[in-house]
Amino acid sequence: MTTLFPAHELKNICAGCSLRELCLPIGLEHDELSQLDQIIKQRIPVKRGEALFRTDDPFRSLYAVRTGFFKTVVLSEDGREQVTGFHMSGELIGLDALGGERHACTAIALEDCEVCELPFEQLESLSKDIPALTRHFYKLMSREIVRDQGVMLLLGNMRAEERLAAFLLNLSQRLGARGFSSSGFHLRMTREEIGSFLGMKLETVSRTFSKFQTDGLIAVQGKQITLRDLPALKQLLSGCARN
Amino acid sequence: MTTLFPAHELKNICAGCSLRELCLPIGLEHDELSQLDQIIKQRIPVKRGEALFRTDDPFRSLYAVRTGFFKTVVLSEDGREQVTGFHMSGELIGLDALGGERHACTAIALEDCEVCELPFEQLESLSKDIPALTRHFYKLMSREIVRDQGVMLLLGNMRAEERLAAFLLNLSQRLGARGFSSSGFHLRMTREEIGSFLGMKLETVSRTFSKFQTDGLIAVQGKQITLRDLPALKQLLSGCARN
DNA sequence: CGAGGTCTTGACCTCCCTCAAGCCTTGTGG
DNA sequence: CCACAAGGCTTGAGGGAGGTCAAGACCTCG
Repeated sequence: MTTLFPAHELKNICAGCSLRELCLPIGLEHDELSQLDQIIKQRIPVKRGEALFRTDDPFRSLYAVRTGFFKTVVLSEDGREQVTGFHMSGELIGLDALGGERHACTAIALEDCEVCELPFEQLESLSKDIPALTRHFYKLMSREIVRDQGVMLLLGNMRAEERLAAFLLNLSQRLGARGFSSSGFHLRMTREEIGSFLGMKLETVSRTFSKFQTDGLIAVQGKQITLRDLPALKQLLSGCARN
Repeated sequence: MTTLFPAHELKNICAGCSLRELCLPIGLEHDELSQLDQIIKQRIPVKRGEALFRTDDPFRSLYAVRTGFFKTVVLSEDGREQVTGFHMSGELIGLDALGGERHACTAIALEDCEVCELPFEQLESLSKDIPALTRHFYKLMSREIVRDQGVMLLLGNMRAEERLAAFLLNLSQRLGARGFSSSGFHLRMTREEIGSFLGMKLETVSRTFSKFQTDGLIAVQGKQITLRDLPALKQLLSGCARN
């Protein structure tokens, strides 16, 4: 098997990565990017069902999803799990442990994935040369906090149909931003995982999908979803408080 | 009116502040602390009902609660509010905007308060001299993310009694850590605000308080709460999944 | 091709929301 | 300092959204 590219080309990952705009949306000079390249371990494969890390694992690295789809879950004391998020290409996983000693959630691959590993210690020392990096991580973390607050609003105030509509629209928007179709997509997670994330039972998820289909809002074929009436879905959200 | 202390004494706030262990639990040298003192505006009063900042206000500073009690809220599109947290002395508010341009929530004083203001730009430049500061903010933010994930678990998995028990135990623990009584305290927030935070209606909050009282778990007199049976309250949480 | 996981649908039930009425607390102005 | 208003709290009755249990269909992957 011959190598098509010389090693130094293969090594230059961030500069050539189409996801750079998502991972590192900061104006880095070319030599700064290659500094980053030096410390990032690229394209680590993670098989479907495998954990990227688990709760209480020592925190060493952040991970950028390159291809594939992850869920993060936290476990309650009695062992039940709450899905806290779904993560697709260009998104960083592990921010909940940044600066701490141990991971606070478990990240599981929902399909065969590739990730880039960003070792935190090296990132931290690189931050001395590239101040924008620190600012960038502040921004990523605050965005994560805001996202979580949005989920709290969803869980605290919305009814089942509104939750599922919000979920579908969010997926659609994120897929669209990555150049995929925003109106038709394949769900990587089960009804149970959707339900766990949205605070409802899998039967309710299934029923609500069916109702949306009956109402002509979407088409459902197992995990294949087609959004048929975006305005109506968005409409569902405008009155998103329970009272 | 005479000044009891010379100005340079008054200025030395962090070093003499009893909350330092909570705000800045990092081993800072004395001269580092006085560098911090230079940039921190101390003891800003905020009257009950007033906003420390509002959603979309430009982000300039973090705030450390010195005395008093705050709530943070986010507003849904149609104007209903979700309480995302309650904040007491020694806790930092504004992390959801750190690194960003604008605040993502509104912080309201639930009683007359005093806060210390930490201007972000000056904090950032100070971080070049004190590397531990950056690490500290990473830690604070990741802790906030973990806290939010805990709330997601609560909202997604728990029933009314479990939510309220979790809420009371959390308050108790935080008050205890500050040297206040952990078994008897005065609620600063209304039933409606508790309900908003916990994803239930104020009537359900009230009913659940009454039930806890009937069961001998707590004593309720308006906003005055006494925890009477801590083990039983904790017991409620051990089976904290709905299924 | 068969087994196990996943999904759908139905029937029933429960928890919590809704609406309503009245009481209590707090703050303000006379 | 008292009276009253307005907000906050409690409690009851009734109903509905979604949970629970169950049965069967449908994938999908070894």
